[in-house]
Parts: sequence; structure tokens; C-alpha cells
Amino acid sequence: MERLEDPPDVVIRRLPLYARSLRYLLDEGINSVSSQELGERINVTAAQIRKDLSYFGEFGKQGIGYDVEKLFNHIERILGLTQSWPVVLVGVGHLGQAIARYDGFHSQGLQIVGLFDTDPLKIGQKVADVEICAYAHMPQVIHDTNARLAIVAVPASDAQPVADILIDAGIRAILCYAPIILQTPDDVWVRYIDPVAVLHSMTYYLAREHM
Amino acid sequence: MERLEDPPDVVIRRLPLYARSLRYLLDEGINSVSSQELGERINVTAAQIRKDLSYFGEFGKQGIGYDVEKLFNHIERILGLTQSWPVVLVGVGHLGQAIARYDGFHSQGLQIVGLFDTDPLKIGQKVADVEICAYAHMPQVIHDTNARLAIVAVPASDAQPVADILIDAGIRAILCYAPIILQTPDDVWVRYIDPVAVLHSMTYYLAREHM
DNA sequence: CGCATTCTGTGAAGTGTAGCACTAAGTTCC
DNA sequence: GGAACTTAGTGCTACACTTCACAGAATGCG
Repeated sequence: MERLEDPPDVVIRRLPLYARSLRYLLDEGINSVSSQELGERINVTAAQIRKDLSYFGEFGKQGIGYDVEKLFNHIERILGLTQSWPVVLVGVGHLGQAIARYDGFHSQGLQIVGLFDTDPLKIGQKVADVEICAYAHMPQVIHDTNARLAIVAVPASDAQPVADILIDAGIRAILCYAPIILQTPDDVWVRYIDPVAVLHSMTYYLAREHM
Repeated sequence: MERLEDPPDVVIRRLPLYARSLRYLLDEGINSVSSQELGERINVTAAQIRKDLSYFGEFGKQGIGYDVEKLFNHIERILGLTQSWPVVLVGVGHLGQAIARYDGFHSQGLQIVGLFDTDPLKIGQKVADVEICAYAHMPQVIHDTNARLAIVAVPASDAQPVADILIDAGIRAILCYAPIILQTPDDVWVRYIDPVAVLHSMTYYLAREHM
């Protein structure tokens, strides 16, 4: 029986990992998988996978497991990945360029449709076939492309004003690489990528080894 | 009274955010802060900050709050950031170069002491004053520099063998940018940076708006 | 100098998530 | 075709984390 409750956010965050693992299984030509096997690949317990999926329906067969392709398609549909999502990227420094050039976005339904920077020398140039524009063009591009997703790869000092412009222009979800917590309205989703903080949390454990 | 229990990992993960926010406060010339004010800056409740800190001691003054510099130094000490940590980086593509060139690592106690790649054209070149070496040199460099931290920025297909080499050479903590879950011994810490998965978890919510 | 105010540290209560363990359903093989 | 085996879905339990709410400590002000 299908559940009535909304799936918790932790579950939503795991879905992309399930989807990716299933994609790899497909590439390997494996077309059936049990929760046990899938769990071993991504270091999650079998029970957790089954419970997570149960928020969305019943996708497996008892005694067999899951049809890889069918489950993959289901999860893509749940995540809204049957369509391609336009994304704008603000900040075309080393990191921004690396992101713009990474084809992992494009192949996974994320199309970079706008690049923005403040550097006059960069404006007008192209990276990965997309022209770099001034901040002033953000609202227009976001409107024209109907982008709802943005990646912020600017220095910490610029991130908040950039986020304000983006949100004002209609962006509803931000992936922020700047080392700062953004202040945003409740109806905007913000997630952070913060390698320095992650490394610092690991130095805690390393410093405690052999003590 | 100091607590006896080990602080949970979620707490450890928040400490770097506290430290960073305190650093910004210092830069602003603010030298006293309440848990309330600190919490508003990083979107965490005041109670959570106080409870988190209570795992490590008593750092505040009732009626006053926390001395910014003292608390900052305490957290740095807890995280083991009174020393600089040598880090090796494997994979010097666009992303690897962006990481190697980012001075946010160096200024935060993370010194990149080794760069490795398989591309013969890259080997021998320097990025940010560090020479790119072949994989074969990894054990030697890790031994010589006493590195315990590694960043993996190679394609998914190379990540597992690279991790195996690193761990074998003495690396104890890995920050993995490759879109794959690494299989590692229990005494090695692994964290992932996975922008595509993060964006995919947000498309879930965007796809459900106006429904 | 004492009362109102501010703010920490923490036991207790509340919340949310993960894992267990069982039922039921499907498969395989003899 | 039936016995042994595999595995999904799920109620329940246990645990871990967060939040509440209050006691105690420091300050300021009238």
C-alpha cells in the first residue's frame, strides 16, 4: 500500500545515489538487483533502501528483487529528471569554468544556459559554448530560459548579493560553493558545497588518532 | 561540567561552520557574540550551538555570550587546526586545477603537497608551485610529506583504484569528487562532494511546485 | 543594593530516522 | 507439485539528535 506521508528530505537526498548506482548497473548489463546487492554498492542497508522506496510505491518483486531499468526510470521520474533542467552559473573563475566544462551536468539532465561574471575581460567570451554575461543580464536570461536552478561560484563577499539578484529573478534553488551561509526566503532551496569545511571535520578525527 | 560522551559526527560537521562564522566576526571587529546571534548567521538554533559546544567544555559567560576570539581558538584547537595539514590531490583536470589553485585551502590550514595525474603531458608541469607526478610516486610523496588527507578528483572509473593506492600508502581520510561510492576499510574516513546529486535532490522539489 | 534583564549550560521531553524481524509472495529444483 | 530458499514491504522498536525550558550566573540601572 502506498504511503500517505511526505518522504523526508534525507530520503530525497539518497534517491540520486540510487539512480546513479542503477545507471552503472545498467551499463554493466545487469538487469535485476536485490536491495541487499544495491545496498552493498552504496554502503546503505537493504532495509533502508526498501523503506525509502516504499514512500513512492512498490517497485520490487519478492524473491527476485528490482528490475534495474524499471526502478531507474521510476526514480528519474520521481526526481523530475524526465526533463532537462536549465541552470545558470554565476562566477566563472577556475571553479566556475571547471563546472561549466564538466559534462557530467549535461549528461545528467542539467543544462547550463547562462554564465555570469563581473570581470570585464571575461564578459563576451565563451566557455563550453555559452557566452559569459554581466550580472545585469541575469534577470533577462533567467526569464528567457525559465531557469529555476542556479550555481553560485563567486567569492564569499559577493555571494549574498548575487543570491538576492537570482531569487528576485525567479531562481528557486541554489547550489552555493561560496563559504558563507546565505540568507534566503523559506521557499528557496539552498544547498552548500564546502570542501574546506568537510576536510576540517575530518582533521578532527585525524588529530585524535594515536591519542 | 564536561561531558564524557563522544560528540556525534553531526556536531563535528558543524564545528567548521562555527569556526568560519567566528572568523568573519573577528574580521568585522566584533569580539563578543551570543548563541542567538551566531545562530542567526548560520541558520542554526541557539540551543543547538550551546549544546554542541557543551560536548567540549564551557566557553561562554552567562548574561554575556562568547568571546569571539577565544571561542574561535578553542574550536580550531578541537578540530586540530593549530597545525597545517598536508594534503595530496589526485586528478589534475579542470576541477583538480581549480582546487589546487584555490587559496582557500592554504589559508585554512590545508597545504597541497602533492599532485598526481596519469596524463603524460601533465606530468612534470607545475600547478600552484607543485609538480604533477605519476601515480607511481604517490607512496613516496605521501610517506615523505606524512600526508594523511587526500582529495580525489579523477573520473569515476579511476576513483576506486586510486583510493586503494592512497589507503595503502597511509592516507586516512579522503574527500572524493568522483560520482561513485568508494569501498574502504572502516578506519578510513571518506566524504563525498557530489554537485549533480545535490542538484538532482532539488529538482525533486522544483518538479513538485505548482502541483 | 536589589531588581530586571540577559544569556549560558543542561536535564528532560519531543521528534525523526534507521534497523529489526516478520509476513507474504515469488522462484528453483528435485 | 511441494519443500527449501530468496527477497520485497512494513509495523514496531530503539536510538540519536534537536528543541524546550529552567536554574544559575553575570550585568546594568535606578
